[in-house]
Amino acid sequence: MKNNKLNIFLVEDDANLGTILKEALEMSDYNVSLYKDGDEGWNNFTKGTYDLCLLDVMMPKKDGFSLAAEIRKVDTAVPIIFLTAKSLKEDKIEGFKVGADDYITKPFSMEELELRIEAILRRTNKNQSESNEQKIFNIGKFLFNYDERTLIIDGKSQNLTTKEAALLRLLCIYQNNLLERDVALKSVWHDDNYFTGRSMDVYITKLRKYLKEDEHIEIINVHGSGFRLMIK
Amino acid sequence: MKNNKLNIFLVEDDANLGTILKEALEMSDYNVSLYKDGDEGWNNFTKGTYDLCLLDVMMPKKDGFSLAAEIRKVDTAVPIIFLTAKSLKEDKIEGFKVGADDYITKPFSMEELELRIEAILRRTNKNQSESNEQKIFNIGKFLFNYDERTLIIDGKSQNLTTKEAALLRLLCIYQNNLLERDVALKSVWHDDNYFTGRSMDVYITKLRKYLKEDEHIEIINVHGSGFRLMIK
DNA sequence: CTATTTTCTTAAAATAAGCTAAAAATAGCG
DNA sequence: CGCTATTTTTAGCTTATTTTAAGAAAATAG
Repeated sequence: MKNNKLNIFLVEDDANLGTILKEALEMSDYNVSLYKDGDEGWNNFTKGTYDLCLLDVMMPKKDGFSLAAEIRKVDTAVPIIFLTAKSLKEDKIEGFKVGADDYITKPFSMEELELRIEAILRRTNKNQSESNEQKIFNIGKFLFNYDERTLIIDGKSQNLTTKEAALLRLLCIYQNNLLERDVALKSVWHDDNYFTGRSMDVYITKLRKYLKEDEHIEIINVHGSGFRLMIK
Repeated sequence: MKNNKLNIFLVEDDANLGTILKEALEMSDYNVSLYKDGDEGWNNFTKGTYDLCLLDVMMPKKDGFSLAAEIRKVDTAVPIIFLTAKSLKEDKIEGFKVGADDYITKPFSMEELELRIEAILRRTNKNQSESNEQKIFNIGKFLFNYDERTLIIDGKSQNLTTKEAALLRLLCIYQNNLLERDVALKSVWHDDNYFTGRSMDVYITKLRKYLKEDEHIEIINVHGSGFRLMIK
């Protein structure tokens, strides 16, 4: 769970299928946590953080729809794909109503499943690899140019240092969303220990000082997790 | 194209199916631009801005895959769904490779198509109407802004901490209904044990203190089950 | 009615973050 | 090289947030 692979939450009661899916997805460089029924799944869901859920519909103890409903109560965002033997219209509709992102009918090819997974992850920004090359950001009244390390407001230009710019760029990419401490530390400082953490706090203070010229912008701390650049 | 409806780019060579789809989607409050083949579609794509593409695969002049490839050259982001008569594995794979978001095989039910469209648009933040992602709540005399973590009454603004805001948001979503202890614990604390339970009790006390400025609001305990935010 | 469990409240402890200033490291230049 | 200006890190003190503890009150089961 510690590397930068994406985490898949898989719940499948057929042990054979479950194992094969897990192995195949791991071959494709995902982390997979496999649980054997809805109850076991629900008891473990919140213990980790997942980028995508793959739920069998027909399961003992708690079926896939009920499990999805429970998951949606505590996480409205995580993508959910249902696996099912039936291709009944009513079933599919039930699945989407409960907040599914996709629905795949057995038998399916592994390739199709992986393509559907990719198609969804492509949309959820989890796929950091692409699109993160933005150089110029509009933040409220500011214009921030990462390459030139300038922060311009009302014609006044403020030069930023390397670290200030790198941190601000990250905050911009995660705009209105949580930028986790360890993500920022690893990205900007390539290290994550107590002292680099304190150093980052100092930089947050500096950025706040620059940004307070626009009262609609705020760097909010999420205790124990990280920071959010809020643009109201 | 003038209102705030979402725009769908539909290319379908079967005139009957095309018209029915267009009408059905318009009934569901989408704007639909229908073109009868790949060439006509491609000539018109850049003339408008679309929130989603619905492309038939088998078409004269220019098939759906080629059209999608052309579209992807100028717009890497717009969601694409393919419509096809075949359910061949190779076809599906080709579709996803070319950057599809989904793939639906004829015959399909209109309901399923619309659900798949919604599932994709839900991810692209195009549709605002998601009750579970509500950010601003009216609680009696209070205005609670979850994003800004403020609770405002009579012009007085009280800042909330991350956990206070997260718990209050949940109570608001379940307003007048039971918010179960384990749901709250898993959602806010991502864990459910004796101590996080005690911690939540402390937060309930804090929220009660804030909310008592309006005597019509009350957080009621349901012994052994959870809490209810009552608005009289 | 009594024993047990659950909840409420306050206070203390622990951890995390904010801010400022000074020290240390680094880069640029004569 | 050695000096200076800039950037980054470290240190120390303050404040904020969250968790733990502990005793009293309320609810429930038997």
